[in-house]
Amino acid sequence: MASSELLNVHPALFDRVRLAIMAHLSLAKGAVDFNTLITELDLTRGNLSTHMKKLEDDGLVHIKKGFIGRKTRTTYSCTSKGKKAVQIYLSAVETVLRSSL
Amino acid sequence: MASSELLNVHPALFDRVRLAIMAHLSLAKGAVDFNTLITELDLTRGNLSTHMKKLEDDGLVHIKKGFIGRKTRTTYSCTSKGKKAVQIYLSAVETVLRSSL
DNA sequence: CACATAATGTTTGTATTACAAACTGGTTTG
DNA sequence: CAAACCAGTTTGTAATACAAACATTATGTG
Repeated sequence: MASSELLNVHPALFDRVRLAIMAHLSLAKGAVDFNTLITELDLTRGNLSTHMKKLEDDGLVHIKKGFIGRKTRTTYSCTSKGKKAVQIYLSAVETVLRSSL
Repeated sequence: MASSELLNVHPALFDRVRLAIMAHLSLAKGAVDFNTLITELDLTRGNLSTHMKKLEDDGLVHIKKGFIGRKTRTTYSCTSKGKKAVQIYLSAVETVLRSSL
């Protein structure tokens, strides 16, 4: 059955915010930093922090902590596993829903 | 920003099971009954019941209770609002993710 | 008829979790 | 040096996905 395709999708992507994050990171050329994501996606720091932790635990993003001057700076990038997950998500959704137009 | 498109998507669709349900109902010609959904989507009765209640509360599906012989029979169909929600979901996901290939 | 078994949903209890408020550790400014 | 600020993290809470238990009616079976 077609809808079983959805079972192949990484569970972490079934969340509005995390999907938006992954989309943003997929689109970006390089890494994206914490504050950029906050402002672009209109999130609180706490919310973003926990989502990123989950995404990192699942291996979908890579967190890099560095310094700009003497201030800390955390940036995130999409892992290859993350990119793959996004592609699987998209194709699953399309095959499941496309035919229902 | 592109990812804000996701904000237009009905929140109820950001759940694996409910998305599968809506996909199934969108695809179906007519109405689909309780047990069909159970077996096709591999759900428990309790789980399906609560999801359907939520989808009905949100006006995405229509519940019809009738009889087959003397047994009760509940069938579900996708409302026009539901169909629209599915379309919005699909197009939002595509515009957000398509460019990131 | 009486009593078990089954079929069809619903209500409930629980474990997970998305979110923001409060907190932490460091930096800059007055 | 204190006060405000910046960059995240931890924690408390409210929402919720799920299955187990329950309710109701139907169908066998002695």
